Amino acid sequence: MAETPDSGERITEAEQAVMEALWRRAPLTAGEVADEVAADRGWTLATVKTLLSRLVAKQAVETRPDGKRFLYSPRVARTDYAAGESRRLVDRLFGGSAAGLFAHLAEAEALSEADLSEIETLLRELRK
Amino acid sequence: MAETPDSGERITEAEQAVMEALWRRAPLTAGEVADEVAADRGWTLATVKTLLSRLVAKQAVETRPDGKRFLYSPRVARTDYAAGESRRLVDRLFGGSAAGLFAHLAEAEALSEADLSEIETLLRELRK
DNA sequence: CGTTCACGTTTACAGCTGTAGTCGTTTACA
DNA sequence: TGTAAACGACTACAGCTGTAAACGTGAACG
Repeated sequence: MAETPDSGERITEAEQAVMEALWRRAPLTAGEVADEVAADRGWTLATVKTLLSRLVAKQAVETRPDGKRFLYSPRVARTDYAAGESRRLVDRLFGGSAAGLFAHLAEAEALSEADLSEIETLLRELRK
Repeated sequence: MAETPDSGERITEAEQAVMEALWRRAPLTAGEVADEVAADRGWTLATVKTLLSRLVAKQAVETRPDGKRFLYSPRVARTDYAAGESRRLVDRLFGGSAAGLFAHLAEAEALSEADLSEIETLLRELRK
């Protein structure tokens, strides 16, 4: 069925932090990305630059020249990334059944009242 | 609040395959574990033994001597492992909101009709 | 014009992960 | 009693990941 819409390798956790910045707002220069993430994670600019390079290499981010430097933008939508990761988890842990995951969260009391209401609403929505 | 019920490091994907065997049936000898998993993954006995050692080191598996060899058993319940992984995903991708994950799966049409019915039932159950 | 700054590129390196081989010891069989 | 099989412990090693420094180059400023 020619699945795998992700055209490359997986995004690691450190890389995701960089992606989050770009998903919030893009395009950004390397320096701007660093301003967004380096502080929280205790990273130097050098680290951010490495992560950006790796993301470009694995085609998760694309660059556009802007004078002597680059502007970086995500090439994968956050939604797609989240979908992929969610599916992986569901496959790995619940035999591919999303209901399995849901049941699990419910049982572990990992669902707040707010979660439940929200899900209820969504469910009605879907059933319309 | 002293969370982190997992008393150690994270279980990797290869290690999880070994855990699955032990979750299915335990205690098992190293050889038995290998019989369960080596084939599917294309592993040798040596690989399985390494993974078991690492799991023991990270206290995810415990051993009991049985004559000259060991019997291996899980120390973490599959349920707890799944709960931890699920929570990690929800935190990392949906700001801690399980409803966010649910909404996402729904939107991505990753939910089958069966999933929906099942979730509906669970929801009614929870609301009783 | 020289020098500093901002960038992208290249190199570094330790720890983790996947995958396995080797070694020393115990044991069961011949 | 020697010897092969089974086993746990130790060692190996390449690739990935986190984290960063060094290098080269063009630009801006003095």
